[in-house]
Amino acid sequence: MFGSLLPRSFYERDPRKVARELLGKILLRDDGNSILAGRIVETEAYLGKGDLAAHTASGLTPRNAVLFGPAGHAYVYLVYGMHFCMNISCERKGIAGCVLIRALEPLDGIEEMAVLRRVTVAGLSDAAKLNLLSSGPGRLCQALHITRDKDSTKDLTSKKSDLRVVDDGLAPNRILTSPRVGIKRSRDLQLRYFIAGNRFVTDRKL
DNA sequence: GAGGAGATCGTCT
DNA sequence: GACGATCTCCTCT
Repeated sequence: MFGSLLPRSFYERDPRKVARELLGKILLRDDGNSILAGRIVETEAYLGKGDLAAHTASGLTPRNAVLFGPAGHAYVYLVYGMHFCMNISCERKGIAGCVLIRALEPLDGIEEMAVLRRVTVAGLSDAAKLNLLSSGPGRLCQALHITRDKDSTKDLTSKKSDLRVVDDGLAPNRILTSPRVGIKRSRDLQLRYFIAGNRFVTDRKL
């Protein structure tokens, strides 16, 4: 109903290409009872080689093993002890690389997202409320109920998966790049991608 | 609107 | 034992 499922071959490429082309695609949580969906408007690429900010910079560990496995799998981890971040593994098996999903434009299941996010309505405009739902890696995980225990290592290219990425054919008009947000190492790399002018892109000083 | 502080825990050194 | 790919709340302007 939202479009065609992205195949594994889509992810078996350089994370920079995948990050750019994921913009405009739809991240879907479909557990059979309800559907939560958002359009991807902001991503970051993390490379296998020469990228000190990547979790794989110091090699294979039990935590990051999924990033060395087949492409198209979810890598969910906890940051700052309280927020989850969701990545999708890229490249072929044995080569590390991933794309971090940083922001979504809410499309469907908005009321349930608001409940999951515990967005309080008092004193906020509808536009402001929507913005609080899924603008930011921690926020979108909460809005789509993505957790490490439940979703990490999940295959996003499987029709049976309750977490998938689909393509409805809508391509973004203009894509911009910038340095990535919140990292100290490899800051010089322009690996953040976002849809120009989209109001759900996280608004941070860079 | 901007800026600072605190929350909180898995992972690696 | 230190620290991090963040968010929220509070204060000040």
